[in-house]
Amino acid sequence: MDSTHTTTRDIRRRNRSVLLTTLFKDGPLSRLELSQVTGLSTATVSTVTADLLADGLVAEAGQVESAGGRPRVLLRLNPEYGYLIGVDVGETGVTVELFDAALTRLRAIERPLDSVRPEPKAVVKEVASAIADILAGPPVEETESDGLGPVDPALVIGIGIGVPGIVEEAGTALVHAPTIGWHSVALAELLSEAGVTPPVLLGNGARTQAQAEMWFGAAKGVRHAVIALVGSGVGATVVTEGSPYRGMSGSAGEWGHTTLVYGGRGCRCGATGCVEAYVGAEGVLARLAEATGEPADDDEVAGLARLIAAADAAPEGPEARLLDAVADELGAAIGNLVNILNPERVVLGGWAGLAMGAARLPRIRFGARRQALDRPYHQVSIELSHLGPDAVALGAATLPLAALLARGGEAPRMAPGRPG
Amino acid sequence: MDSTHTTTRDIRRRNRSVLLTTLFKDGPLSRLELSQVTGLSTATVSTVTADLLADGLVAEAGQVESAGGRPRVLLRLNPEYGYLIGVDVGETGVTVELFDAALTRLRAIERPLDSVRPEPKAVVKEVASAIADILAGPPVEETESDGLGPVDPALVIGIGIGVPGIVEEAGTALVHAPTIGWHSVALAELLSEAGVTPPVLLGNGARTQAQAEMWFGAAKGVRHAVIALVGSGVGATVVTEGSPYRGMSGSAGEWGHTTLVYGGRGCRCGATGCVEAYVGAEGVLARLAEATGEPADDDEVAGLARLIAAADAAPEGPEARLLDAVADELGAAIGNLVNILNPERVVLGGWAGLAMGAARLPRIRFGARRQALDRPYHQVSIELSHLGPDAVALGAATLPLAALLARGGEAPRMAPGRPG
DNA sequence: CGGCTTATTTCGAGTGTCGACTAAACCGTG
DNA sequence: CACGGTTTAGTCGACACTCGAAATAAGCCG
Repeated sequence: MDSTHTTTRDIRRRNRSVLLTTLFKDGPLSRLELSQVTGLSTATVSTVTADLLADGLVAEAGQVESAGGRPRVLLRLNPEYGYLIGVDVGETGVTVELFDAALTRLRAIERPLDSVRPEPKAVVKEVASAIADILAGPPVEETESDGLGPVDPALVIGIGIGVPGIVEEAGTALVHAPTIGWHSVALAELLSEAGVTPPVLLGNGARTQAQAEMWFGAAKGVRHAVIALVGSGVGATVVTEGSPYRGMSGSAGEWGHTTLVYGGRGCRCGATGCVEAYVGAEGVLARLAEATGEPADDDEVAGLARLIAAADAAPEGPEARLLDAVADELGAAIGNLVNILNPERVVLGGWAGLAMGAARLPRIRFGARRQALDRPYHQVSIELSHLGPDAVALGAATLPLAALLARGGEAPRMAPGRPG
Repeated sequence: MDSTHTTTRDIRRRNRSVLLTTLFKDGPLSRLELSQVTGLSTATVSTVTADLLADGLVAEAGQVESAGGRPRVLLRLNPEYGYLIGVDVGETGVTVELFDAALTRLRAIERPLDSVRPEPKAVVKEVASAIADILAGPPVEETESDGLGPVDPALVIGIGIGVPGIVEEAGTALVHAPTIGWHSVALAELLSEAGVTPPVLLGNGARTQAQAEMWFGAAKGVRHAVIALVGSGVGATVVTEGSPYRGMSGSAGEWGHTTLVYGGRGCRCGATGCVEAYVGAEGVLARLAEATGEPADDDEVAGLARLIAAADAAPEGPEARLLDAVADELGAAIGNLVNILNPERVVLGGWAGLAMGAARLPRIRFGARRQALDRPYHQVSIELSHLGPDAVALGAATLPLAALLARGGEAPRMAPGRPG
């Protein structure tokens, strides 16, 4: 009962949000340009930007020479308004990155996790200490630092965390990550108990990565897209109306576990014939082992690289045949997404997706073309991801920034000490 | 550049919309209850409802006895505010239905189409004359009519039309319906040239049917759903955040042409292994013919009914085996939808879907369970459609009503003569 | 330095919601 | 049958917001 009910103040917040967002997205703009782009009157732009300037959310960014008249002064989101922290909780380690308010990366820290199935407590401890460290200053080994001393925790706008599992929003956010043995973990609360103060936002790692791809990568400016990630496993993020789609409880996008071959290869999910069992790196290498009779490589990344190299070397060999088949199948699976979702763009990412895409993108596209209906196929473009897997932390940092922009930069700041 | 930019008048429109919508959805309510449900102050509810009453959009609906105080007077959407027309352009004929503003069906007319691939002009002519007839009065054969004389065309709020194809919104709405040989038909404009005056809204027939299911049927009140229609062909409507998802150009939901068996049976779409080729009525009957060696029935409906009857009669016979297999496959295909979209509900409809669902729903559910991941499966309910295929016209009439509610019952009425 | 051009700010008008108050409508009771 | 008591509906003033138009600021050019 709150999406309803609008008051005159909401419209100010909304207009603040609109102005802030276009300033962030479309670089420095003058007030006049803002007025033209957003449709607000110059009068409103003037008063609202005055507020935003006073709140420190917006800063002037020089002025542009004019053709005889008063020069326009450019405005932009003030990078010094505060800091954003993005955290990537991966299966092998934790990455914490520090950004300014304009999402420029300032510092990064990586911490390996010793266990393959780390206890939530261990992860929380690692994340909390890494956050403290990154705020304290640049890592010692970097000589002469980054010209930035310790960062006041009160200046942190928010912390976004990408986790390798499903985030279910039910009052408090619960993390379900079977691959690392997590069930219903209230990560945000645990972090808060560990002394991490500012607002913490959680998101599925694949989805934060997709968010980064939407803001800075191959899906920039696209409203309907699918970000398909192929690694050892296979997943996808569905983007509808410009924002990642969560479904009812946050688990939408399990493209890897849709049927490609009814009754086919067994999948680790328990079902048979899943896309993942055929085109995921693990599945591909298992098929290679079956084809050649040699045992599969322990290191999947190296194994897949070797497969692709062998395919390049011997276009008629079993490796090439397998790679072609995988490209066909991956294409068909992408075609399924195109048929169901009618997206404007499909971005193929993930380390295995990038590797196979680099080697066989035309074939993948052709596979999609065979499966998809003509009309949707001709309206979609299938591209490779621009950002690597390290975009998870960037995408995570996006979460608190998106929240800030959406609320027009007002209130919800736990920590005191800021005027706005 | 218009989703941005809000003025103080928009908030009034929005609040009108909120009040109108809750009055339509949650039956008669008093002003006080409206205030509590919507969160608006009683002051605002009072002034806004006064406006709505003056505009004729809302009417009083008796009062409820009180426990000692002033009785509350109930308000509801005024059914007599105007009329809605829903049109179902099917492959075999045209149905036109007349509703009051509260979507109570008043009259219906059906007109067969002589050709299987009717020219747009022929359809337009038929629709225009049917609309004129339904406005003129009840069909003669109904004795003593419905107590309602001819309806003034100026009182028609809008006309919604469900078409058997894709509706692409690009300035003017273009209809692409390959199955009846239509390509880029500007149906609304053709109708306007044929003298059909009020606003005409177009929608894909499957989607209007889904809309009806959302408002009145098995998906009532659900925000994330999939309405799966299985007939001769197979399609689905994806409902996200409470409204049908169109994708980039309106063709989302082509579930029937996703891979079930990679490289499997040929599909009429040109690809192989599509869901439709396996579980669509045409495909099922073709498989039956292959299994028994007898030629397929000409009448698909009768053929499928016979198949199900035979399966019931002989649980070990080839018909039963086929039906079981189809149920398993249909379940897996539904499981795919569950994995990708994480819906709250899947509604199985379409004449063949209803028939097979009535016979094998538990098996279909089990098939979905095998394919879907545990978490999303346990959160979804798979139900049979409550409304028959005749819900297309009802759903189509929904379109202009939804538009009316969304704009708070203001302006856009071509025809003059109404105060509002 | 004064006109010219262009960008930004100010001002008054028009609308909106909201809280507090007042008016309406019905009940039960002496 | 009048009169509190109680619950619902309408009214009024305060405050917030956007917008168009006019005023002001800030450069350029001759």
